[in-house]
Amino acid sequence: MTPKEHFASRVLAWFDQHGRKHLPWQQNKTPYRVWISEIMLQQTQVMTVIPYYERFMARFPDVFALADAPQDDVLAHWSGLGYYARARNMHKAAQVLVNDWNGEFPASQEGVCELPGIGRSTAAAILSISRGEPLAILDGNVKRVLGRFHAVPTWPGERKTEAAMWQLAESYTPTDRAGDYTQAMMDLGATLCTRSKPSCERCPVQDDCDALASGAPTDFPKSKPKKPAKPVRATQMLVLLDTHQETPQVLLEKRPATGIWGGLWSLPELSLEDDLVQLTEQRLPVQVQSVTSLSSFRHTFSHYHLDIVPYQLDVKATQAVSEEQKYQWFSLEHAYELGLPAPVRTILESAQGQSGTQTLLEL
DNA sequence: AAACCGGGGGC
DNA sequence: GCCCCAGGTTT
Repeated sequence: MTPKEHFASRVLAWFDQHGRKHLPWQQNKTPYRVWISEIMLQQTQVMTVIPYYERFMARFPDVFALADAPQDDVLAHWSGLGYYARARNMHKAAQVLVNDWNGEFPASQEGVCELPGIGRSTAAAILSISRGEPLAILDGNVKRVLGRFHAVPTWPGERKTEAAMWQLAESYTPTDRAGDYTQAMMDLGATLCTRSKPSCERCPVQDDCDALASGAPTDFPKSKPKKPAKPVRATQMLVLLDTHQETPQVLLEKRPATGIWGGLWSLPELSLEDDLVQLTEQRLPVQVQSVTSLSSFRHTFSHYHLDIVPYQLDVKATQAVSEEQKYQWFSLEHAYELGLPAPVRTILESAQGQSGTQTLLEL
């Protein structure tokens, strides 16, 4: 037996003895049923998925039922699983399958990969499990199992590493029982070769696992290199509310086209050490009448944390805003229809309710 | 607080 | 074509 056959046969023997074989999607393994299960399992653990899967299959028993359904109905059956873009992609894919493929999954992996929400690994899972095609998958479980078995010394998120792991995954995928092998690898990763506390003593390939031999199996796969800790910045954000109009108006500031929140309408800001009332009246055409503190919170960007200290200032506008229109008054209703940074939206909502706030001074 | 995770999509 | 992010949950 070649080393490749040796690996697969041990994994398959383990699966025959210990693997899960009675999950709902392991009965009547049509491409459709396998597909739905794979998408659900990408985001959620087996035990949580089961009731969702049962309800989904009862309502959308085949690709035609799914394609015909209103999107709202599909999303309602997804409700609670999160990641709604995946449900929308799935719905779209069902319509492509019905319209372009007569309701059948394409025969080739490339064809299946064309469908929205299905990439190389998911396509391989569908075709191997439902049709026995000898295609390799590379999901998180397989990355962990193979990354440990070969003590892969680099992070799988690197292109080169991922390419190498695809090679490994292909090299071990057997031509016989490819579907069982796919399920076996996922099961092995989910139940024995877990991220923390793997049960190496029960593993069918422990004898030549390089990570186990190293004495520190959980050192593999190598984790994502830690980026330097995110710096923390802080800002005051001002909700300037002119209540002397028919409807209350809020002053927004157009952000520069490039950079953070490029081109979006945001709130005027001050540095933490700036004097709130003094600098507001100095820089903006308003007379401040009262100040209310809103709840502070942290917003995190990819590169830094921003601690936001928001205030609501009830003001009287003293003159029209400048012609460059960097600043503009909007009714709250109109403001919500603009492109607003998420934290700004949050602040405007809290300003409306003023829950958990405290009026600091009246002028 | 950070890792996770396959695919989408931005650059 | 390469890199990074979205989106909730787990560790």
